[in-house]
Amino acid sequence: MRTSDLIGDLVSVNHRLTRLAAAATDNAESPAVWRTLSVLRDLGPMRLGELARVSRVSQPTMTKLVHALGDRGWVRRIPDADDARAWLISTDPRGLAALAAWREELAGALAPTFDDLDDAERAVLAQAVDILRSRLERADQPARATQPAASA
Amino acid sequence: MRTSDLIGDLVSVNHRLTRLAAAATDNAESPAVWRTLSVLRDLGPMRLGELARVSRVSQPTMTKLVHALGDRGWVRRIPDADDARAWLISTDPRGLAALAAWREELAGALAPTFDDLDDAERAVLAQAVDILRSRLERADQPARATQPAASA
DNA sequence: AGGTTCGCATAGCCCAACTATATAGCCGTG
DNA sequence: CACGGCTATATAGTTGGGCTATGCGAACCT
Repeated sequence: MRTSDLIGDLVSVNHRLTRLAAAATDNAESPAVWRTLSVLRDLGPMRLGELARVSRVSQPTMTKLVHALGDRGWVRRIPDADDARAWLISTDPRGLAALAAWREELAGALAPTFDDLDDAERAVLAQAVDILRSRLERADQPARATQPAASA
Repeated sequence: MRTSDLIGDLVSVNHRLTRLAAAATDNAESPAVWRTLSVLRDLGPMRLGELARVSRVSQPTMTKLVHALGDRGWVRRIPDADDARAWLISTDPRGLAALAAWREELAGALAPTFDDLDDAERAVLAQAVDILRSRLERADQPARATQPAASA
């Protein structure tokens, strides 16, 4: 299979899975909330602008998101001691708890669709997640401009 | 790994991939357009309401989408001979061409991220797509109420 | 010290998604 | 065969995430 067809199929099935996930929970929260919390959980505290680049949204969008998350107590905005303009954004334990709860709810809602996976299929999906994650993180590197990649 | 964690990771990485895809092309079209065309291409012509259920959007949302697609000549609205209220929605060759062009553009934009996949990784991703597709289609069955599943 | 660049905030827009409701055609029943 | 109820799509109006353009203050660099 050509790589370009694979990418097309991947993104298409992705969009359908996204809709299924959105429809499966009557949850009021948006993907943006969980995406942001996941990024912070996986990559640690970072500045607002960097968070925007890694999340692939514009800086104003991230400003709104972080404010909304801060109002709910799900993230903390820590003044950057080195730069009075900047903030470090960090998860709050309540945010991580909310994220975990959402994952549980989602898994429960999608269980009827996926609970007949056998071990081999689970392994394939887990590997696919790892592959995608590695490529996404590499694609994030240019966005995390703080530490320039040490060219070997 | 617990299935619920797997599902959470899958959806999370999904959301990040969606953002990457959205940011990668300066494309003006929305995911909804390509999702709808993909469904019609894969499953064939169907009524508007059924298309809405399979696409996991509300019927009014699909009405707007189909009108927009019809205006661009990307789908055809065929009066249902059996029911004057209903339409059969079908892809137009121009819609399929647009879909193919988008897939090419997307693949080109994401190539830098994915062109170092080796054969084993490509195979894993292709299998993952198949697994997800099969489960999504099974989840669609209740939505395609027209032909009741022939219980063996 | 002054101009430029950088980091975040604000303003205003667009569009996809939703709910609620309207319109119109089918269908069964007395 | 008229009428009530259901079904299929359309319309109205709202919400909310995303964007671009721009403002404002802090940092940086001559």
